[in-house]
Amino acid sequence: MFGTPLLAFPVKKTYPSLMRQQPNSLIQKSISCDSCSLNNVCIPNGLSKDEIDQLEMLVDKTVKIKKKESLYHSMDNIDGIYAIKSGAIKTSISNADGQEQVLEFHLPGDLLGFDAFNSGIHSCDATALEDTLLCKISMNDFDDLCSRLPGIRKEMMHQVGKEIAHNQSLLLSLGQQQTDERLATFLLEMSTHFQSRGFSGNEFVIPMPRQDLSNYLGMAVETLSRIISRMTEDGLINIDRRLVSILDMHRLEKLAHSSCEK
Amino acid sequence: MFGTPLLAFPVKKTYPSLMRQQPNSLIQKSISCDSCSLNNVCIPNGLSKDEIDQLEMLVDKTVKIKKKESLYHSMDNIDGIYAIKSGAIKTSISNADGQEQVLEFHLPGDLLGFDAFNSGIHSCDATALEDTLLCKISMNDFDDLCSRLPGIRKEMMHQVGKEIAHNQSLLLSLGQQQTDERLATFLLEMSTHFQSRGFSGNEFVIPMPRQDLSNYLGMAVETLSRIISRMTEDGLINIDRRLVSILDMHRLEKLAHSSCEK
DNA sequence: CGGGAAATTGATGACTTTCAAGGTGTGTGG
DNA sequence: CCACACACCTTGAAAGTCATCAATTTCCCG
Repeated sequence: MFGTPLLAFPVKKTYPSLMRQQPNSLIQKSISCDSCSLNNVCIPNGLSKDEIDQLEMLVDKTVKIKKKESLYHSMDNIDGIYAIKSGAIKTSISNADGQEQVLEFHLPGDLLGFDAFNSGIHSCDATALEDTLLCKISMNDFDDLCSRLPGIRKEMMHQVGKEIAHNQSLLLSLGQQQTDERLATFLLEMSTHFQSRGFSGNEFVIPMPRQDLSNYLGMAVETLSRIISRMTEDGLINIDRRLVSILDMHRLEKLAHSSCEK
Repeated sequence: MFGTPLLAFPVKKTYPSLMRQQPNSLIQKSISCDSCSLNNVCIPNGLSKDEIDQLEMLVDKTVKIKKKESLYHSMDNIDGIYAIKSGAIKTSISNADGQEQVLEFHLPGDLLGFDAFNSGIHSCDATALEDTLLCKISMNDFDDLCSRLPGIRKEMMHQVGKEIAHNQSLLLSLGQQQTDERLATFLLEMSTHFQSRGFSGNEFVIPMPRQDLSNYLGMAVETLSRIISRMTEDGLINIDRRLVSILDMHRLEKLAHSSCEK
């Protein structure tokens, strides 16, 4: 299937802790959905054994794209629904002038493609932040499953709802928070995300470069860099390249909620 | 049914043009969906005569809320789907500290309540900007219709998709545009909205106070006020209270797209 | 008609961006 | 395996944008 599976988060000697934090058990050759370590966050979540079997027959587990390549573009017809096995993908939109806004970062276990669920046409671009492996189910098959399996239909609704909720909270952040509060909010979200998947919520690796993160947070790269430096000086966090360590969760939460006297 | 129907946009002698721009034909006593002037933007859009009849039997056309009252709150169980006959409603979310972000302004013909479509629980607050009349269909009945009439199901998907698209474009605006560009973008959206409903795209009344608009656009009220003054001086627009006149559509579009040398 | 909310305007300062330069790490090719 | 080029990140200085505080005006509602 895959030649040599590419690592989601390259484990190097400079990041000794990663081996523990994000084991590459995520990145295996085409194992069955039933035994995939991500099945509790992926489509199979909540499905019966029988339903999973029906799903699995239709899944193409060999999709891969390289860093900086696109999975799909805005205005493309929807090809299928994807699940990320390893790697990371950003979705973004652009206006007529080419200004880009990153909408969301998708990590292993996340589903992708629901931005086209209603019209059949994608509303955003999906670009790989690193070499990425995915599972795919064609739109036809997915439609078919939806009509036959209520569990799948429900899961689709759930995914769309998640996307709406995410956009809403990002709007709140961009519209009402200061730059440092936005970063704090983002870090806490990432922390929660990793923790909910069994990893450390205090130390994790983020897959995106400063450029993409600053865009997502609606600020200049330099501003992001300065905030990181300041928060590091203040002992709130430590960020070495992509490795984030949260040193004072409590103060970070206060900052994210933004009102409390800082 | 309704005592004296409340006017969506009070027509006063200070706004002589409104009578032409936004006739109160929108605001009638319980007429049938079939003959409602909003049926081409409301649920009936695209439904067969028979389907509309089935729908109509289930619609409560007597819902009204007063200015500043809430239709529903975040965390409420969904009660039903609403269509605005007259008036205006804002949806917003708040964080733990009570900071609010306005997400969208809903005008006559718009549907409301889809923020709860997946979980059955509302993710945002819906508050009337003025006295508002609505049609309502209970969630049970709506579910039932969805299962029986594919047209309704499709319409629901369409509505949810619209909401996602709206949030995405607002994110782009908040994340990447300057304050004046954001206002220009908003005005153009309103212009398009009114034009698509048969009203003037150059002169229209917006239903929200400066406070809500500035919040929506992620800026201080004073900033909004200053931008309005500057754009008025520059001859781009004229805004008298809630009455917006677009004087130079072309330059406004250039501003909204934000790159072109201004 | 009066009280109060809503909107505007000015002055000031904080925050953020921009432009510029320098540093650090990575990947590739010799 | 090393060196170099390049991309990524950080830092500084200056300028610009926007928020805040305060005062005033306008308008709306009772």
